[in-house]
Amino acid sequence: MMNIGEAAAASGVSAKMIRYYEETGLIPPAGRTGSGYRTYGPKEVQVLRFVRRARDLGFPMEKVADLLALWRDRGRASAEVKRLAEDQVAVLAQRIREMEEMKATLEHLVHACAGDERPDCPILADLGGGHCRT
Amino acid sequence: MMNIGEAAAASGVSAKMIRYYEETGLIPPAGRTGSGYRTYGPKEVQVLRFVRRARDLGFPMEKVADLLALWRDRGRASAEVKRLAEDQVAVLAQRIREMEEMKATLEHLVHACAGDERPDCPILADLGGGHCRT
DNA sequence: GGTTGACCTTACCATCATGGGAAGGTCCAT
DNA sequence: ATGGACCTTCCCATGATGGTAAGGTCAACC
Repeated sequence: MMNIGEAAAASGVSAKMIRYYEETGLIPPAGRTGSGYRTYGPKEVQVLRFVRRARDLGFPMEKVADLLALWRDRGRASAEVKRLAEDQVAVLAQRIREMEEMKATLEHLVHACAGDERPDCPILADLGGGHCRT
Repeated sequence: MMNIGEAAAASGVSAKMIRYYEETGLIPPAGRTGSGYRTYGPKEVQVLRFVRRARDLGFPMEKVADLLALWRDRGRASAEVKRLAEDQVAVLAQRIREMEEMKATLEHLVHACAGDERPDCPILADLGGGHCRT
């Protein structure tokens, strides 16, 4: 049995976050010693690592909860898990697209900017420009 | 002179955000009518549109403030603007890289998952697995 | 002149996931 | 027994946005 600091080190989840996950119900309340310290065993650490890994893949906490529930459900259909993962792929793809677009626009502007000591700057011109109605 | 609702419509920045930008000092306090309504002219709307556009390119508010300062400074060197833009391109590129990596990992897992009614699922196996000590 | 509805004001709360810190209790090794 | 490293709870902050509630104002219409 480890206390929260060791569990944090073993799982890669900060002690702060472990408490938060417990508070929000993502994970069940940890056991406690007589003096109130939380205790964790290998199973709990594995759960924490699961959460960590899912977060690393960009799943929001709500989806992590869904994944955890499926993980615990031995009668799950893998199709459900796959759907969650596919949804997440779509979310990521969308975000990537948006950022690619921002990046392309910015690169275009950067390319057009002399970048010297003169004040003329197509980047500022673009930001301030567009069309203004009085 | 327009009130905040019209300025919001004209700039694409919500009234809520206009007040917030003013409160945080990103933009100077708007003029007021005798009864306390904020008033905006074409110049203010242009500033708001500048902010909107910069935010659309992913600049955090702090950088938007820097850009605004340069915009107002007629003696600026375009090199400074360019540097801000290049930094932002780098930030975007980094984020894109991270998300591409997540996406690639997930796609790999999705590909390996049968997605049927059976419980066996490489996605969950990966999340829970790695190396677990029981 | 009065009513109505659309607008404005401030002030507070919520998000999402995380970190920071204070004030106080516990554990262990010296 | 003392010190330092740990734990506990509680509150605050982030960044940018939305929501809501209580109350004031304006303009149009009858």
